[in-house]
Amino acid sequence: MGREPLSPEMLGLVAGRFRALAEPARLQILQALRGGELAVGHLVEATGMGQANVSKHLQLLLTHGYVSRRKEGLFSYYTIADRSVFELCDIMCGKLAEQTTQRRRVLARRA
Amino acid sequence: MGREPLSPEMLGLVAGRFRALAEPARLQILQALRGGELAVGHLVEATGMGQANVSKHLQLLLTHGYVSRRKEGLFSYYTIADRSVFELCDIMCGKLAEQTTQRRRVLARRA
DNA sequence: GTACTATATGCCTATGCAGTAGTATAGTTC
DNA sequence: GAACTATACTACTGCATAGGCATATAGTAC
Repeated sequence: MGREPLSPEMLGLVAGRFRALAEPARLQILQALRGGELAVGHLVEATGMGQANVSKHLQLLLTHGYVSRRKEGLFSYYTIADRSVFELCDIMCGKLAEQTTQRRRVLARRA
Repeated sequence: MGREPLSPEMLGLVAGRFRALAEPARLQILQALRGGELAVGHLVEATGMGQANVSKHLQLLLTHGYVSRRKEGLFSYYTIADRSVFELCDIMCGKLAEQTTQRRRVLARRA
């Protein structure tokens, strides 16, 4: 969010990108792809989700540019196209850790 | 997202934090608060949303630790408690800008 | 006390979307 | 060609939640 206010249109786009990451299933897929490209079938195995479900999540991640697709014969191989997602997740995890320790401190104080 | 896979519980928490930012209305509120603390009434004015709606969004942002609240008499003043949201938004905006220029390039190539 | 104001909460409806099942498409093998 | 496989698409169900209205709560002024 830059210094000057974002246009309503821009706010919608940014919110949309956040929404794409607002699902454990999709984060799980991105995490699985961290090691390198995988076909849909591998992701189904890795996540334990249904094939249609995985395919839909991949479609969404694709349209938002988080992953890219390479078709080879019967298989579709997906790769992370935007490594900055990991940066985003790291920031989130950092804040979560902060909050957790803070809560512990509060609880400890009350005890 | 660290090197080692996150637990399912952690994925849920991270997703929850992303979800809190996955709404234009909430991004608008955060943007309005960028200049400093504001009472609910001011945010209602600034955003043009209903009071109840603003209040509910603030509640969510509060529970996720993005804002903090200071009560003074009849008023509740809200402030950004986690400046990293702006960092997150900047990353998003950067990627959006990248994608836009890429799309323009593709369109130009086709023309 | 009453009247008023600022914020929070509960109820409601509509919308969006995750997940599932079934089907369609496209490539491979024989 | 037929049979099979991997992926994508369609239709549906159920749940979460945004937004609006009305009301509750809490503080102020008189």
